[in-house]
Amino acid sequence: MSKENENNSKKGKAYSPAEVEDRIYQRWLEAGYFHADVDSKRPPYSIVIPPPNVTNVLHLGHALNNTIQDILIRRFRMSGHEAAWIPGADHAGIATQVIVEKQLAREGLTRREIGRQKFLKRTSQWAEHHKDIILSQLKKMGCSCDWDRTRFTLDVGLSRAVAEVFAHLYSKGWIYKGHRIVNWCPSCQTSLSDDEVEHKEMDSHLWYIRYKLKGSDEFLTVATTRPETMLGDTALAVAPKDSRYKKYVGKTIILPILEREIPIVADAFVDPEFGTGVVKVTPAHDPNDFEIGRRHDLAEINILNTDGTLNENAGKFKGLDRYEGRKQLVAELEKKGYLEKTEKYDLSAGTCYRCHNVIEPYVSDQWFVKMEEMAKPAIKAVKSGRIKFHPDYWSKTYLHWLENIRDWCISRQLWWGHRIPIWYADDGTMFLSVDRPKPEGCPGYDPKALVQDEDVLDTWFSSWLWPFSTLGWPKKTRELEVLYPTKVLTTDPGIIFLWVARMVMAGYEFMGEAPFTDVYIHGTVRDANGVRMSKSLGNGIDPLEIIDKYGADALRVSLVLATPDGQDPWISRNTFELGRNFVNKLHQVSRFVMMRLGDHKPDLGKVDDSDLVIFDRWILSRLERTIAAVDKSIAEFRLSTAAKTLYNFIWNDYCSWYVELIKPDTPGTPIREGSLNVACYVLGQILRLLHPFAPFVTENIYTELQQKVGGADDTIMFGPWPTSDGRHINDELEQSLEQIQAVVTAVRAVRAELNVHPSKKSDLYVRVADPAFADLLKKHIDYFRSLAKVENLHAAADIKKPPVSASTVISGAEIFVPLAGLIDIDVEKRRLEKELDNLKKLLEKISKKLANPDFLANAPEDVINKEKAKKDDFQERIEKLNKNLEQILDW
RNA sequence: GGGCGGUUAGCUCAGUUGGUUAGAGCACCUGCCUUACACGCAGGGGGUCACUGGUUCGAGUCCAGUACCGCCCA
Repeated sequence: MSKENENNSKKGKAYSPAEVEDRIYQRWLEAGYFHADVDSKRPPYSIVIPPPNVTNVLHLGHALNNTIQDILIRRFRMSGHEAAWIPGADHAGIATQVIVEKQLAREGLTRREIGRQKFLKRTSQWAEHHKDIILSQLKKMGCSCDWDRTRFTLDVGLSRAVAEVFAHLYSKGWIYKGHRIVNWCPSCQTSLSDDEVEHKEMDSHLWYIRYKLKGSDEFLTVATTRPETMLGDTALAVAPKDSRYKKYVGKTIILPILEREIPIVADAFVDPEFGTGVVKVTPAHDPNDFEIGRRHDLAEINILNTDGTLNENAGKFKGLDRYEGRKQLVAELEKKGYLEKTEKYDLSAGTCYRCHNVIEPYVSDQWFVKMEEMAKPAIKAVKSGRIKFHPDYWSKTYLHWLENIRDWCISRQLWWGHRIPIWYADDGTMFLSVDRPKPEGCPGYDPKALVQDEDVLDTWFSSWLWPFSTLGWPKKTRELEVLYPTKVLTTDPGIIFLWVARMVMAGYEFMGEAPFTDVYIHGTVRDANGVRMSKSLGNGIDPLEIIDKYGADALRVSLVLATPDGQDPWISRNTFELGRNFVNKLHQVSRFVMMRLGDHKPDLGKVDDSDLVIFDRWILSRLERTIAAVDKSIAEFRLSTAAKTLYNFIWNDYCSWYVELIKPDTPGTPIREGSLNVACYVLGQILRLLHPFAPFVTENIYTELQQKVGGADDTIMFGPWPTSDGRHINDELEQSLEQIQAVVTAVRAVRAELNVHPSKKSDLYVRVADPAFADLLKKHIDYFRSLAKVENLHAAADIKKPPVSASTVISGAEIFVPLAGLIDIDVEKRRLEKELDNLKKLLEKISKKLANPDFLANAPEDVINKEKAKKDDFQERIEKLNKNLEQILDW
């Protein structure tokens, strides 16, 4: 063990969160403090958690997201609100099913082999297990969720809500079944909505393929990014006004390789500027071609199986994967002389947001929701300010999406999810019913012969109902009555469309009211190089590892401090030292205050104003400013700013100045009682203000402090949240303190630069013109004696500089520290000259400004006066420094 | 192609209606285990505020344009 470590361990009294956090959380749970009473008289403050996906384990994004929610919930719980934070998870249809299917594959099974029933049972067990894991991780973080109200999107009640919503929209004609081109993920083997497709730039090629004109030796050349789709071509198209190709319209082309005869059509969609001006038309595999196909009555030839392999329409390429098929097809085209050339091309391709494979446009029968009408109130809500985004600029993203909304594809070719409540008869007639319809539900048909739609609904089709389905809808519950609408939805920008906008639409459509009043969009967690943390990149940091190492409070505080308001945080492992150090600092100062308390039992609820010295009144003034600033920041959803305000107040004002100022000069002497009362009172307020951010350490200290002072509270959780009436705010007092601090700092700087050992005391001579300043120093010397290592203080207007003393000049005062034998003339000279240089530059700048007649004519009077005073101050300091310099040269 | 955000110290960021010598944390340098805290204390060095132009007595802050980075949409 090194010397240093040995010393550390000897003194080692660092806070150890592991010993307290689990114990405290358990106590909170047992006391039922997180449970909201819907019959309470307190005003409600409710939040629904954006349901984490069951396939996830907690990552730093969740940690940030849930820390923010817990801060808000705890802060309002403390100010007398009935706080209800509804937790839960969503069933993540695609992701979960893919995981369980992979498990089956390892056992040599497929879901079709084991059947729907067994598959669902197995998936359900897996999901339950993982849901418990992720929710228990939230508990580790200290989240004060109302666990009695935990919900899951596949719960009976929430499933009922989904069915009810489907029925409602179906009856209104807003849900319909259509034969359309959709986004198809060949790997997940399901359709996706447009919002589940992520566009990625990738290096690709443009292949120029020659198509032979029937009965001629002429060729038309087509540029394509997906050559394999030519197997499904049913036409070529040109722009109607393109003079180059006009003569070919109506003629016939022989499709290379398959030798199919296809027409040449004219369609306004074709951009004559792109490629050669001739495009191939593949109605079954391209959304634009699909439209062209409809306009020209072209056949749709599907060349793909659902898994992305080529089907029987691909001729000899049947059975090949789409990319292998492409490769072989291009080789054959080349061999036969159909490939004119290949160019490099940057392609923007749609990929699946779950598996990141390239999606295929694919024709199939799917269910859609018409969104246009529902978008209207959602647009109005934000435009009118009924719902506010924080930061506000996200409202543009939200509005742009809603104003260009497209129909929502909600059917998924999966088993895990809410099954579509539609039943079919032999002749295709559809019946809507949650269960197999009774005979009266399908007159003229045999209910036993009806077959339910195989597909399930998009997971987001259940989570858009979350703000009210979790509260019991469609039942008319007390929860809905009291807790809806909720206050704020907290999430990442990636989810504005998938959740936020749809939740607002559902809120208006089904509840007649917005689901929340505020939307708090926080940044996305990035690593130290600014790269988004993700499982696939392996650059993530496990929050549980951080909790083990530094504690949940440190995790939370670090995340909030490191996340700039409205921006993406860049986080590395040592980011968390910031929070750990701060939590420890709080622990240490509390230990000190409680240690000095002895048998004294101050009132934590209020201060006795009758027994205060200047420093006490100063810290109370600073405290009240801090309370106001923190409250304002939280109200504006600027949590990082709120945390920084607290950090600075606690570390600088309270620990570095106030506690040091009230320490008696001699070790072991008791602290003045009035100051001890204030120290205790301020500590209590600090603990409350900080509790939402660092719940465990504050609870731990608070309960101990309560015992010490004989208080009745057994938890800090219910506040009261500190408020400020501004009674103690005092500008003059703060200025006086700043003067004292300036003197102390100046003396320390002089001593540090001369390398004076801390244990060496010295006298202090301060030459001050202002008698009030002199009085202030003389009156309070005992309080800052040890801070500045001062033995005797002399402060007056006519102080003579002691013979061998270091000097420094601050605003309004000259400071002399007699340090015979310790002063190096060169060092001292350099110090003074440097300061002199600095002041001369400032003086020059300000003199120029004041010499400018335009400035004097246009600037407000107070600004001019301030500048004049500054100039005088600079001048005065320069003169003094010059004199001191001259004297040094005499030594 | 359209929209949004960013560019301030080596790094991550503050800087709220234009007006004290542009700040903090980390990192760095010096000294110190001083009555809670070495996860600490004290002191110090470090910035042409991306670039160009404009408005103004005065611009990190407002306006226009440019460049680069990131995100979203097409």
